Amino acid sequence: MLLIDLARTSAAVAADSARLAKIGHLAELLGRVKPDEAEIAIAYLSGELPQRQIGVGWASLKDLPQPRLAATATLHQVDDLLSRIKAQAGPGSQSARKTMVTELFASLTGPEQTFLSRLLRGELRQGALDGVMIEAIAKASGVPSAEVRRALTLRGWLPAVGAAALGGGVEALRAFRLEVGRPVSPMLAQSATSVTAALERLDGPAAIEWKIDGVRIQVHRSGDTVSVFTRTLDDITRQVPEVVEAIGALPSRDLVLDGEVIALREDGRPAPFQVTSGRVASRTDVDSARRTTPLSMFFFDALRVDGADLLDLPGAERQAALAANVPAELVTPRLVTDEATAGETFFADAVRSGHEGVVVKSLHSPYAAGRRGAGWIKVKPRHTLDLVVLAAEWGSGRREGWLSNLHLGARDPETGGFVMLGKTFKGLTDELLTWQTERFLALADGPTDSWTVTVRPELVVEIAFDGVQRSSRYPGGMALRFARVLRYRPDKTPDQADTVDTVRALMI
DNA sequence: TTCCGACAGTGGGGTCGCAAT
DNA sequence: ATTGCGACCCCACTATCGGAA
Repeated sequence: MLLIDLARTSAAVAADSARLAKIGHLAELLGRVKPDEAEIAIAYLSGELPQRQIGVGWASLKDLPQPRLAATATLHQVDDLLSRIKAQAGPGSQSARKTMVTELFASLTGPEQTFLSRLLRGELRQGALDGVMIEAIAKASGVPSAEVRRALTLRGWLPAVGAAALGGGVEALRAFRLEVGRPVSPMLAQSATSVTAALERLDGPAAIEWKIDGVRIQVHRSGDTVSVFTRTLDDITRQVPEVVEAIGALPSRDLVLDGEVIALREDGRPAPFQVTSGRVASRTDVDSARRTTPLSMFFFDALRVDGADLLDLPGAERQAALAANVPAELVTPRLVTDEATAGETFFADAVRSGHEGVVVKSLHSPYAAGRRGAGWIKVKPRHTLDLVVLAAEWGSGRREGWLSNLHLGARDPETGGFVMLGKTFKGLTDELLTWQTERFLALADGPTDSWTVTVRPELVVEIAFDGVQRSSRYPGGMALRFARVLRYRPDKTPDQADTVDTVRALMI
């Protein structure tokens, strides 16, 4: 199969807004792909690469060569070249990559260049990724989509699952099992504004657990071999020796656990997320990193214990297996209750202890990996500030033509000016985008370039956020975490906006 | 007919390691 | 020595489609 076939299908998928039509286009292509090309086709058309990443990003794709007129590149040719690009290493590798990318693109037509460039930048923008591809695979192979999802949960890599479905149907999919040492797709959580609201949704007693502000880990143990994976199934075993040792010391020699790893301060309170993140990312001198910033771990689920797969069991039973096989100090603190007041108290305690909040979990739901099922619901406290819009950036994609991304400032009583604390594009409806674009253009004042419009600091906007972090990027030395717009405050003037001192007091 | 679950898109701040400058 | 880049860690929110109710 040729790359142009995929490029054409992708363009057709993008052109139709109806999901069923997208599924139709994708299924049609999957119907004519050869078995040995299926993984590549599924990966590309769901926005992924068989190589996962190849060290090429937007900067390497800035100026592409002239396109050719004849489309001849096959999927295998492109895939081989991407593998060779990925394999470059050491001094000179970056320019070697760039040369190879240029050569590759010089052999492609315009539509192929557009498709591959978007794919490599991780911006396919065809309105179809894994979720739609699952349905397309189901349609093309005549298999229920639930079977595809189940296999994806266990295998964690859709191209492999899709190729199996196309080649061997339901039987091939049912052959996928939880394999110790190979990560499964992690279960994710929805969110609610309060424990009370979360409990109402679950109806009946539920487990409420601390939400630890660290890095998600999935730990596999088979005999003496321990492997640790992140939420995106990256292998970080070498970076977290504490986890390897702790798991290696347990009596059970066959385990798959789900949990969180975090750096705690000496007083036992959590270090800022930045500290944990930096520690987990450290690869070159793990020993010294470990001495200065030791990691602790909290497990909250057991997917396999001593030969028994637990994914399909109710939450309460998996929890019992966890408690029976992992010492209490390694288990996330939890409370089982159906009383809202008890739950809210537990939540308040978690937050007072420095944690992110809680996750409310159904006692009945299976480990529904990869789907944001209603089984887990996270609850976090929300801070708000009234800040001033300093500038706005033009949006892209469906936000093209709208001023989208806001620069936010807090009032500085010392100077009478404003100190930028970060940006946000979240929480804006199309109506609000239209309104603010018009308003900002009327307020435009100061340096303006092709993507930023500076405005007179006159608009006050109420911003929700999760916390204040240390920042080397912004002049105040702090930045908001997960900032989003709640509403504009036309009733407020900039001199009534919150001050940098208020923000500083919130920094941990 | 209305409601709501699932998905994709649109970007946010931070860190590390490496190659280039 | 510093900077730019890629890859990841954490993520919230709205619009939309289409099946469920």
